[in-house]
Amino acid sequence: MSASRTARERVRAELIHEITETARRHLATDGATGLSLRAVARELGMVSSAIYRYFPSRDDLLTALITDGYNAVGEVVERADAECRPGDHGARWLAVCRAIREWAVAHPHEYALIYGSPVPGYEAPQDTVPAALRDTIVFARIVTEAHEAGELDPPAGLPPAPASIEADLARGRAAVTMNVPDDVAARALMAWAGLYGTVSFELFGQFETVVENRIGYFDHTVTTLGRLIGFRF
Amino acid sequence: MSASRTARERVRAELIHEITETARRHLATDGATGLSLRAVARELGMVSSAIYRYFPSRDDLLTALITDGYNAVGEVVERADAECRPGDHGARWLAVCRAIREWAVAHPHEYALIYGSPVPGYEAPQDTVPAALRDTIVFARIVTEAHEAGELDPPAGLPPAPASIEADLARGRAAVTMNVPDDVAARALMAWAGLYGTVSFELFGQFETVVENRIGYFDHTVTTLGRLIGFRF
DNA sequence: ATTCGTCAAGAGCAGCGCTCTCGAAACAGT
DNA sequence: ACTGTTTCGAGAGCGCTGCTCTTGACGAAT
Repeated sequence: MSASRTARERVRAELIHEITETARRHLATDGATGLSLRAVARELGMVSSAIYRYFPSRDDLLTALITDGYNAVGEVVERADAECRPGDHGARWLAVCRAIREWAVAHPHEYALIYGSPVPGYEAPQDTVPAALRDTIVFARIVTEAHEAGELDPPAGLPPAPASIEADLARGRAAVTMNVPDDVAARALMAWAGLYGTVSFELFGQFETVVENRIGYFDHTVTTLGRLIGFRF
Repeated sequence: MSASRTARERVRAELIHEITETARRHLATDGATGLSLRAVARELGMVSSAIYRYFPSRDDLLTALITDGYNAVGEVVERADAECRPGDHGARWLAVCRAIREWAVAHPHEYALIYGSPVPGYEAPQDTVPAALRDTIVFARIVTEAHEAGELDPPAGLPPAPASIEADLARGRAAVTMNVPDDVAARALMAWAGLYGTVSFELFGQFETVVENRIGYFDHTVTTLGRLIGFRF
């Protein structure tokens, strides 16, 4: 615990940071499949085997990038929410949705890495979970606060949440501390999946040659999804 | 154009079929990134360079698998729709949604290949488009017929489609021959994205440790999305 | 019977992830 | 200040990948 020991650990931390930073740049240009340990090492002026002192495998490097990606979108979402008037829940929902889409459009390969198809043998390490929940927690807070303020006013005629998914909804609410009735929680979960489904469709080319006014269509979609939850606009 | 020439062409077509078939099996077990030309060749008892007589590159093989995947889900959807009573549009929507999910769960890697993040330098070849539209056309037909039968009864209080996306909706309707008003088309497009967003969330692990009753949650979701379009259940 | 197109095979290139060994440097304890 | 230990980068090397090029054999058409 002496100063000298922390000196070595500090240069180690710095090198880890440099590696992930370089890897993230490569990821942004070449995508996850094109990320090469050797190329990263080459750019850093070291030999490929040296990387293994810091990341035991290529997948571990990818895991680090995944965690960073979740944190990046989480931070963007948190800031977008913070910039809104707390009482205007509809505006907060809209701001959060737009922030996610804008980050995804700006970082398509990172988005694909965390919300696309799992890359290798797809065993998501458990330590990515907290970072993965950051955006969801913001979202849950908006819904909870809107509900507690009595501002949620969903359209009539939608089916109620069936009893068979009560346990799931309870588990989901507990994970993100969302204190709302089952019906609200179910619709919130749906809107959440719909939001990411829309972003993924746009980024992964499913809207190609169809939707051109991406922002206009996206805004209309998330407004409708927001109405589904019960936000007023 | 003699018989002998077609004989040669026939063995060629058979070999192409064998290659794609073997490749699909490898894809199903190892995923797209694990698909190796050399492994396919090895299993077929030929040398790797021989494959290049039939597929000019690995990406071309993947493209063939993508087209096959689109056709597979298209066929499943068409059959699911055909087995319903034509007048029961809500049941048809539900059947189509369930068919898509079941196919995706049964063929996760193929689903990831066509609806997940684009694999390489992601330039979707234009000749996959017709196959990609097969399921969408079925879906559009259900919506159109329900609308023409006056059976669509969407919840009140949802925002109307803004004028800014009129052109996009017109283009989308033309692509799949869906003759309905803008509001209906917009909501149908949203439900469509929401459906695939839900399936992707389940397959790509976003529901991990949260939703366990996958079928129950999925049914509730697509029922709600169906209500959004205006189907009655 | 000869010509010509098609094909499988083999060698080979550059790149990849990953492992192992080795010598140098930085650390810790005396 | 001198040990012994740990940490680290470099290098060689293994087996794999996609892909190219050349060679020789076979079959169909002239």
